[in-house]
Amino acid sequence: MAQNEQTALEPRKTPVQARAAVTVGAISEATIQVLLSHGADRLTTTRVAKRAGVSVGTLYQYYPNKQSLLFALLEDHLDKVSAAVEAACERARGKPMAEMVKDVVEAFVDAKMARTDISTSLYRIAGDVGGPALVRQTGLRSQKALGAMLETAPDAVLRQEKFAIQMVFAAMAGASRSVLEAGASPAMVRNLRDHLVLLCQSYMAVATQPRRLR
Amino acid sequence: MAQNEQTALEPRKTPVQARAAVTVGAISEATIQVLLSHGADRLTTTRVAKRAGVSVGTLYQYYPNKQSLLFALLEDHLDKVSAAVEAACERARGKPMAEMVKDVVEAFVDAKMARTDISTSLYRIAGDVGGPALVRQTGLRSQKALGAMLETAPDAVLRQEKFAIQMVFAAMAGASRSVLEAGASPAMVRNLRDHLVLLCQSYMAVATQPRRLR
Amino acid sequence: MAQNEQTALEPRKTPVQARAAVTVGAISEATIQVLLSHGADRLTTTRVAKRAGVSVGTLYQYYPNKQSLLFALLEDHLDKVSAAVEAACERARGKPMAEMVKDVVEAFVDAKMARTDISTSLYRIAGDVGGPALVRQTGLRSQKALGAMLETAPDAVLRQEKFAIQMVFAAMAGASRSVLEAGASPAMVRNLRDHLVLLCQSYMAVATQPRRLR
Amino acid sequence: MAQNEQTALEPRKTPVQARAAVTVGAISEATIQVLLSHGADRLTTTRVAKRAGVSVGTLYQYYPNKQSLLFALLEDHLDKVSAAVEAACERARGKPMAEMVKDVVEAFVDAKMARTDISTSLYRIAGDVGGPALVRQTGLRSQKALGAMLETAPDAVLRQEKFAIQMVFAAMAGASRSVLEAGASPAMVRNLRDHLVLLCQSYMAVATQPRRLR
DNA sequence: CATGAATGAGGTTTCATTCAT
DNA sequence: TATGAATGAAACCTCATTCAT
Repeated sequence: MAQNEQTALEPRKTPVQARAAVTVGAISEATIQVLLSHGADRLTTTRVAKRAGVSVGTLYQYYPNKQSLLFALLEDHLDKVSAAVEAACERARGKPMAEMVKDVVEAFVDAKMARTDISTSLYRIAGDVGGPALVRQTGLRSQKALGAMLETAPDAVLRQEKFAIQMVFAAMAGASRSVLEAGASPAMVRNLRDHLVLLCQSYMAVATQPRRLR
Repeated sequence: MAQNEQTALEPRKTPVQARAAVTVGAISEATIQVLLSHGADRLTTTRVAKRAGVSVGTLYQYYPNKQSLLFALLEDHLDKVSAAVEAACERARGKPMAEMVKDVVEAFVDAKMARTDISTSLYRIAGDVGGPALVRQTGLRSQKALGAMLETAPDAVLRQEKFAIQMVFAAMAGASRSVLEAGASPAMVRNLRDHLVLLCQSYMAVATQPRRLR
Repeated sequence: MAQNEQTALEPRKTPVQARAAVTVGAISEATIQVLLSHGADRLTTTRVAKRAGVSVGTLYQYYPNKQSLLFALLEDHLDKVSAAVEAACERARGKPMAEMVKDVVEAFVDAKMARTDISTSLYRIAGDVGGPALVRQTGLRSQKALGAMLETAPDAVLRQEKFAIQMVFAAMAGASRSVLEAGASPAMVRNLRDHLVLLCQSYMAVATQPRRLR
Repeated sequence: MAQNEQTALEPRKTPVQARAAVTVGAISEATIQVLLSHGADRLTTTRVAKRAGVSVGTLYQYYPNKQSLLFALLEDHLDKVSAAVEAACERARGKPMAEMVKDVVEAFVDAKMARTDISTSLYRIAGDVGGPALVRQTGLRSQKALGAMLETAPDAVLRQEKFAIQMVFAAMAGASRSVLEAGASPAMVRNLRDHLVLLCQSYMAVATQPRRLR
């Protein structure tokens, strides 16, 4: 059952032909636009298909059902953000704590704000069944990477590691959401980037203790 | 138009007879339960009515439509939290910055976590039309109170006040949400309370400068 | 069954007390207003009651159901018009044909236009089940009176009497309706009165033959 | 606003495939049958769909709402009658007044009585919102054609032209309605045809004056 | 008698999904 | 493969009517 549900949310086929890739892209893009212009509960498969310039039938060639369409969108976005965080963590290994934090926070904000329309529209559906679970799961991926990176900090060690990391991550996500839902003008985004670095750095500073030399 | 929309979300009548007050309470409670057990998109007015032990017709005596039912719930919750924050701000006037922050953060967490079931269920609907707007609007109410309180801090003054406050508030909201969606065990809630105080205090410390004596 | 239906459309009680008469009057008046302002299918018993300043329960004290309320209104109006026609017929007995027609047509128009709001609003419900039947039935009453009067005309005798009378009556009704639905300004009503006399007189002239003296 | 209302009553899509055209026809026919057998207020979209042998969903593919379904029927019928009158007016140009009137009246009656079931059933809905307006508007179209034709009469000229024409048209409509609601047997229809000609001719005779030669 | 809260059958409409063309 | 007409379950909401207070 759980297996079935999972399978039911996977895209039906991988687009091998060029035309198919274009179609899938158009459908994704159309979904976002409909989400933004009509809202989650007035998003219909027919409307998405029309916006994408294809027929409903075609949409169902690529997605087994409506849920999977939305799910794919959410998953794709979360994946991108998570990947950006992981990459930043990889690159920052061994740096001093403050720098680590700066790099990761900036990577997060940049990834999240790359397409504010997508980020904003996805909040409309993230409350659905399966949404929170996926968000949490992908969040854990990032938090794991954060943890691994922080282990390599030469100057400090985290107390209550797991929870502190959850706090940092939640603060980043919460602040970004707040800015996005307030309109996310470029100026606000710049401000967010800077203040979030400050916020995380200062919290990290009080949540760590100096690493004792061996 | 905006006026109409607003009106359409207002409760339809205020219960005058004792019987009616009981009914309204039962409907609210049933809504939360259905939200938790079935999710937002499987919440139907019929199901809510049945759970509340009344007929659909009765539900529609008090709420002009489904939206207004959910809206009322959200509004009530946000109001309570906002009121708690405002009260804390009032009480903390004139205290040192760190104490202020502690009081307010704890008031926020306590109000938000008073009924974790309600808080959690409301995330399911906050993405709907009107939801984000209400959340933002009520958030601004709290932020205003925060600002007024911080003006009275004897030891420090905030730089970039508006934005810093928005950050603090967003961090509180984001962290609480994260904990709620992860299950919100009593232990986690305690942790959240403590760490959120730390996080906000440390951020405030770097976002302020000493108040210059006259 | 037919008996039951009939009974079900009769007002429930005759108002003997003064207060009751006032209430019934208010309900009737409210019905007309709601009919005019909201249309037939948005006329609800609750709305009528509210407009009348009483509760639904009270409305149901005087009318067993919604149909009977509308029916009573229609019946009352048709009765008045019919009575006016009958009275005119009575008074015109023995007059020359042209005068007869003039008197009756004017009586009809005056009765029909006494309250244009009522007349207009009733077209909204006359299409309902039972409506056409009542209209036809009351029409026949008038036509009977017309026939009896015309028998006494000293100067002419009608050929194909029944049908000719039906034609005259239908023309009166049709023309009045047309004017009412076009707004029924006082000027139009005056015009209607005059032209309808002409129309009926001229038709009567060609539909009759001189009465042969014995 | 008026534009919106108008649009809301327009059919939703034009059938392109052959199958679709059949479907639309079946729905129209079913509507008439339900109107006749159940009456206007027991006409439900489900019932119509079932009678037409399609699903409700299909009905809503072609009509955006119930009103538009009824409206389309009414419009179609009125259009046909109006077109018949206009054509007759065109053909009768230049003929003597009495012949003109005869031709037009007969054209009107023939068109109106071509399908007595449709004509009768439509009285059930003509009282609805939009109905009277459409009736009046289409009536004006016919009256315009009548006016243009009468200008070409070689033997007579109309006094108070506009109103006289309205009277004639209202008489035709009223008499036809009367006959239809009384059952409209073929014999009655024949009688109506003849008497309506007489009635209109005689009225025209008194409402005109001889055309003065130049 | 009056009130108005409660009822619930039933109507309208939507929309995810299928399948013949 | 693409299309879009057809489906019908299921949601929302109304409103005539009843009955305890």
